Amino acid sequence: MNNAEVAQVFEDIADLLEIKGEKVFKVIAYRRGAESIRSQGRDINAIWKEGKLEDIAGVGKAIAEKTDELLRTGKLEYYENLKHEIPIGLLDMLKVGDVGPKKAARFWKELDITSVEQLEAAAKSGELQELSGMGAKSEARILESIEALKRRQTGRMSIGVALPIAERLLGELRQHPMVKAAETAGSLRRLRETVGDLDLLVSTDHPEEVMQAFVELPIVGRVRSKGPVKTSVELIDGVRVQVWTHPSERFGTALQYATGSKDHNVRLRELALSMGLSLSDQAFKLDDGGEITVANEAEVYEKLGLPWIAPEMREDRGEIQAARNGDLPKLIEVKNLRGELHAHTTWSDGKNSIDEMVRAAMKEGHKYLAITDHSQSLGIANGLTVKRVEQQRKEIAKARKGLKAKFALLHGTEMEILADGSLDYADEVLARFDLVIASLHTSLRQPRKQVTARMLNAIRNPHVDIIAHPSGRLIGKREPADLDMDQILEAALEHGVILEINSNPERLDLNDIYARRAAEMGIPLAINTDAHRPEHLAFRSFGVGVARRAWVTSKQVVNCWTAARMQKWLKARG
DNA sequence: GCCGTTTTCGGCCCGACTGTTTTCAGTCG
Repeated sequence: MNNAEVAQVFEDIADLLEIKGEKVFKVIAYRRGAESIRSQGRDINAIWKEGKLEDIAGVGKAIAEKTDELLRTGKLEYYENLKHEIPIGLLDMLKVGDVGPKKAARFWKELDITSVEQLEAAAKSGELQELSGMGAKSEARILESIEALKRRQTGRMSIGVALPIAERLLGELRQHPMVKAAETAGSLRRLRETVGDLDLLVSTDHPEEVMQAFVELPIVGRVRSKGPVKTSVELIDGVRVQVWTHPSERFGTALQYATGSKDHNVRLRELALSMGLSLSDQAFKLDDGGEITVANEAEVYEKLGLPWIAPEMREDRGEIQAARNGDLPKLIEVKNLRGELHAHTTWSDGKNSIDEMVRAAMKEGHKYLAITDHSQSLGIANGLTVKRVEQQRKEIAKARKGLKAKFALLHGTEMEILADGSLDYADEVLARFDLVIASLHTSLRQPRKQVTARMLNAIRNPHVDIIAHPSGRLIGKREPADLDMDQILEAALEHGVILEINSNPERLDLNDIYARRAAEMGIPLAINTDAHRPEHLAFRSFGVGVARRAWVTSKQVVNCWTAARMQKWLKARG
């Protein structure tokens, strides 16, 4: 079992215990343990073999023992017993809005409902409102929520989809005369790879008017709840949006609160309490009943004796401790990037010519660009035969002549790692490229040993400079290859191979967890867009988001090097 | 169930909105 699978078991246990009515802190402990296991940059199996399970934050004796049983036998008796006791279909019911553990338990015990389908039927027949405490409105809300759940399908959307929608809504809000400021919050502001709902925060002294104007926007489909402080809607395409209002003098605590993550906020409040302060979205409350309002988010941290912590780091992954110790890294920024090392043209499956991509890269502010079209085996993408590589080399040489001295154009390739582990070009062909990227596009579902061996073979080839989108995942569409990442990272470090953070919001690969581990190990990283057209070059902000979530500084990213340093490094590698 | 710059026991973050139960529980974030 991998980290995600183990984490899922503990998340299910948390849900089941909650339905059972178990103490809430026990439930929270399982959730925290699950999240912690999920966000380890290392294979849980490796940690287990070293006997270091209890070193994981949030994993104590009980969860360690259960993890041990899971990894040893593939099963967990405690979990099986729970599932025997409580129908597993109730977990799906928790995904329905307005249905939590208490209601799910009652529907099951009092009406024998154990699935979303049965819940829908009961709501339609008016059965639900016969329960005490349930009325016609509650029943109608549940029906609406089931409909919404069907529309939503996957539940979370890519940050690449979410951010443009949020920007559009912010634009609308900022046009309102009574709005002083409007910002993103929640996982959107933390630049998580996927976003469940959009959290927006508005500074205003006229909350009722602003909320009214917001729910009247044509893009809003359904109002889930509406108050002056908090309003929750669903857009016509099913995207859920939550808007909070606060007066400007409380905007600092409000923005901090709404940005989360929940776990980060819990830690921060614990720290506040230890200093005799109670922190909420409203203010710091003092023991004597007084309060301190904060307009600026940085001041919230300042009051707690901390430097401001970038939103991307607020995941309770050690950032508060680092802040206390003065060890926060100076995170990379988009403006630190000097070049793009992964781009396609019409020579393979790109949509634009070499010249057009060069102009686009210059416009983006880059000082260098590597053209890295696909290799011969990727027929579907019009991969280049050795003969066409030579033709392309001539065109690139020609393009260089038209360039100002300040811009470097590199001739690279994105070479296939074939299903049998061999590489798509012979070494003497690879030697003539300025830059060689190797990547997996096919046979991603091979067993762990096989697919890992393919990748290791590529890393060990002296001509390979970068491994692109290592896992091959497409968020929400295709699972990552079952790579032994511990081995991959070790090999990359040993052979000085760069690992890519692919900035395409569908990929974001390496993800934040492995990027952090790679950076900690000292493996050089590249932030590339894999652009197939000029507009894609702007994806780099998403890649930088992943890097920032991974605590990465500009020193650890090769795209921050000057063109001269990059060329020197590549030449030295051969 | 986890954890320790108050603690190895006794805590564990805080508030808005909704529906319905005349005083609050449930859900959500």
